[in-house]
Amino acid sequence: MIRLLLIDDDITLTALLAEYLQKDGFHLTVVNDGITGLRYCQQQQFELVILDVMMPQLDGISVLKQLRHFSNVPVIMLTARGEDLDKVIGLELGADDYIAKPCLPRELSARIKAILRRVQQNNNQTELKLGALHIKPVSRNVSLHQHMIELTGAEFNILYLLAQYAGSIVSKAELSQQALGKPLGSYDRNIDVHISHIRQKLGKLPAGQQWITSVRGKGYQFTYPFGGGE
Amino acid sequence: MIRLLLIDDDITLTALLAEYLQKDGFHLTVVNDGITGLRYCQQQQFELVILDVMMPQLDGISVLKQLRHFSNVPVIMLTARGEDLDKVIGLELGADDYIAKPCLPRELSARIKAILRRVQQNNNQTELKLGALHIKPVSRNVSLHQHMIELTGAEFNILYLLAQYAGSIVSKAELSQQALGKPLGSYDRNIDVHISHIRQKLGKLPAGQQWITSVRGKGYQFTYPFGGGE
DNA sequence: TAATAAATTCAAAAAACGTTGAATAGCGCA
DNA sequence: TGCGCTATTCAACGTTTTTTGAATTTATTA
Repeated sequence: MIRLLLIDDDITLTALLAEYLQKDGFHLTVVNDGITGLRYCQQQQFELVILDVMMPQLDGISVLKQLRHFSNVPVIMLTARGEDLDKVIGLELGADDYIAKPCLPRELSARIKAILRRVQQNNNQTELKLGALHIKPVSRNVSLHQHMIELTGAEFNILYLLAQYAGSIVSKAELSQQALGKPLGSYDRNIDVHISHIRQKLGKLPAGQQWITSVRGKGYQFTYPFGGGE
Repeated sequence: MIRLLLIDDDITLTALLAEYLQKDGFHLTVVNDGITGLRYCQQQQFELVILDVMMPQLDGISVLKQLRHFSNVPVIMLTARGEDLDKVIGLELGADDYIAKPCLPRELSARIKAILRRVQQNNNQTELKLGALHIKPVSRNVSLHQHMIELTGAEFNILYLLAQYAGSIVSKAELSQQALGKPLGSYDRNIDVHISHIRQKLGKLPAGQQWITSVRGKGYQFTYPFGGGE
């Protein structure tokens, strides 16, 4: 079941879209303001978020900005016709698509499917092989040079998330949200502790570096492809 | 420079789009039929392809199918309004987006940027080789004549940014913003201090000059190509 | 050449990260 | 339900990195 979150204050429109999208096989959750929407995203996993730009209190662009602190979930923006597109999809906000209102449910549905298709290419449950390190999400086990590494649940989640984005930085906020299922608190050292444990279990790379590099103030990064041997 | 390929038989439209997109900073190549388009894709690299669905001889969908045999380049489809959207997006063709014709150049440009942004998130990690200096962003390490140089995070960010723009001046404001993630303050000596550290770790060029030249009042510049030896 | 502005360097303070061990929470099982 | 086990979280302290402030050097201009 594919779970979508629709964040829009327009009751009439949400009702219409909800009906169509549910008929189309999506599981839709509707909230009517940005604050609630953000809270929902922290509490549960959605495959995709549909976000209205024009909302009272907290507008869609601000919501997206905050959302991006802890999640890479695909987002479709709903905009009034004539709004500044560059602002909506351009400015490093990371929206994946936008649709002008009033929109055809049909078109929305088609775009949702297109984006999910693209995302799921990367995001499936396939086994990751990074050098001698094999990660199997289905059985949740990890091996290094054919030797099983015993990781706890949280450790596995963190390693898998980092490995999925191998070579690029993942923020602590996102790691906490996605791997531990809760937002990062202030003075929250949890991720650091888990990373420390993972490093101890994984040891060092042949070249002597860490598997996981820390990027001060930004997050952690899985080292890949490897520099020296391997 | 970002190179786009536009494949469309409608001369009027291509002229219009070409003008706008070039003004927007893209380098645009236009061809008027699918066969030629495919040939171009085989011969040179494009960052993104814009492909009309309705074309004589070889229609856009067939072009896309063949293109996918040898390339994963992002593709935006241009469709006539009213065509069956699901056919276009749904058929697992691997198009990244579609736009209904007649389209606003503005909208096309925004969508191009959105897609490139997403693609470059993964692909913006090219290894740089400048003489004996190798910089690997995926493992965040730097080596000089095969010897590892231990740089801290901020030092790495600054060096990588300068090396990306090797030969041209990068302002302190930009260095601070991009590498340290915060705007340059007044009386801010941060960048200078980091540059000083980087220089100490890198030593001098064979010819005796600095790897990084300071340009008084303007910023810093990675010395390249090198004057003397190297 | 003197005055001024910018850049370099050093040293110390502040912030972020690494690690450890103890406290707490969650789970299976009798 | 209560016990025992393990995983997770919390708190503390040491280390490293970044930032800040000040002294010194270098470049520019009058």
